[in-house]
Amino acid sequence: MRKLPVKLASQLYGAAELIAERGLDGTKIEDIAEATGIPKATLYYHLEGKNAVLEFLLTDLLEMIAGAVGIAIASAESARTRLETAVTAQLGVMLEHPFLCRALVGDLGRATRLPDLAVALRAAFFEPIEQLLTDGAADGSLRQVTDPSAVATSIFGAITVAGLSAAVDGPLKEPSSEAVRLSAAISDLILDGLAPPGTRDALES
Amino acid sequence: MRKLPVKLASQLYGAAELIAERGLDGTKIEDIAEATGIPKATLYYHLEGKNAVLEFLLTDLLEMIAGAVGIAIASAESARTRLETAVTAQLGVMLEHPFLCRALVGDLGRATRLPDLAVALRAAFFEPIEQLLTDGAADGSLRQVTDPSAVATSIFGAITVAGLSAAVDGPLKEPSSEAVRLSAAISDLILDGLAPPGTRDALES
DNA sequence: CCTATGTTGTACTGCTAGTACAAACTGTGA
DNA sequence: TCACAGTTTGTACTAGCAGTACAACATAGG
Repeated sequence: MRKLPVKLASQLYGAAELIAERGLDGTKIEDIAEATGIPKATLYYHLEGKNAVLEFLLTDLLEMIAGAVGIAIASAESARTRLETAVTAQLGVMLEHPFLCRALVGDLGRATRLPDLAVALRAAFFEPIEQLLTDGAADGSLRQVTDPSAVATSIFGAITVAGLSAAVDGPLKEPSSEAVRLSAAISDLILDGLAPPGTRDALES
Repeated sequence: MRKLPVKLASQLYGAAELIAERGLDGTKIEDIAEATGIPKATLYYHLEGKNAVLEFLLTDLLEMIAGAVGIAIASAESARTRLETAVTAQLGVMLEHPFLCRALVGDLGRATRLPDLAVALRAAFFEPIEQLLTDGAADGSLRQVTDPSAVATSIFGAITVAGLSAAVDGPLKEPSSEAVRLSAAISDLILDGLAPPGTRDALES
């Protein structure tokens, strides 16, 4: 199944919108064949089934995200700055590929049951954030938090849901500027919080 | 389909774990029949199919969450305090029902394609938060943000993903104390942010 | 021109959701 | 006790789709 010929791979993207719209179950293999122009027999020659189609598409998306985020966090800036850059990078890729995102949400359950994908998902989304949190505590550009893992999960959720929801609401005309707008809002939230200036406190009693 | 007899309704919960584990597609109606003790013919007498089983379970979960959150935000406290209470309430219900949560993630796509559920989902999760943001800006207990809708989506994402991820990681022995712990971490994040004290600034140039 | 590998149409199998229906059971009201 | 409505359940059936089998054909490298 690895080493899918490039031509087929690119045709396969034609199935993303279909899957995004109806879910994988609502999509017949025959529909995918028709939408991509790849005959059913050929699909089965290269792929192991419907799930493999989804897996191929999502692996790709996750690799794009992991790649973009990877570049963003590799700079020499402070962790705080890198966090902001990473947020923008992740949202950028997501908004650039709304159909893939919608397919991902729609079949999240299946995705998390595909072992390779679950790993890719963690690597693309969660781990970079966790790393930045650690770095930030070390270089002083981010506050030390009580429960870094819970906070990383929440940040991951904030970014991802915002991106997903933007993707679901409809493909944008200007994905990259929208990504900048959205990520500004998110960075604003996760860096400065919602408490009015001057009221900061330790929440624990 | 409305007015499912109470006895059947309670038996139906026996299917939640199954669906959480394998997804709705991986679960045969016969499996549900066996797990719940409700014969297939009876299931079809009351429900319109597999989707209706999921819809029933999730509607219930969403109503529980909407109810708990509704109570939390109805108090006379400041919006900020109510936000913290609401976070705890939502997480409390989610952690109390890990299988339902897992079923929800797993079949999120299907869920959002069930019109009633999509509405319930918004009402349970998103709208209360948006409301609190407005209230907080009015009563001065929360900062006015540039893009309230994006921020509400992000907060919703932060809470929900944290809860979902806790539910997926495994049922807890002590759901309610875990909910308190988690919601403290989230409130800490969304109220005070990650910037170290004294470095707050407007992010926009 | 021979062989590997890929491509595709066609026909088939097997599984499962959903349906049909008849027989039995339950409670209610007269 | 009976009649009736609603419910319960087993059994048998239909239909649709994923996945398989396979043969004919294409293509390219040596």
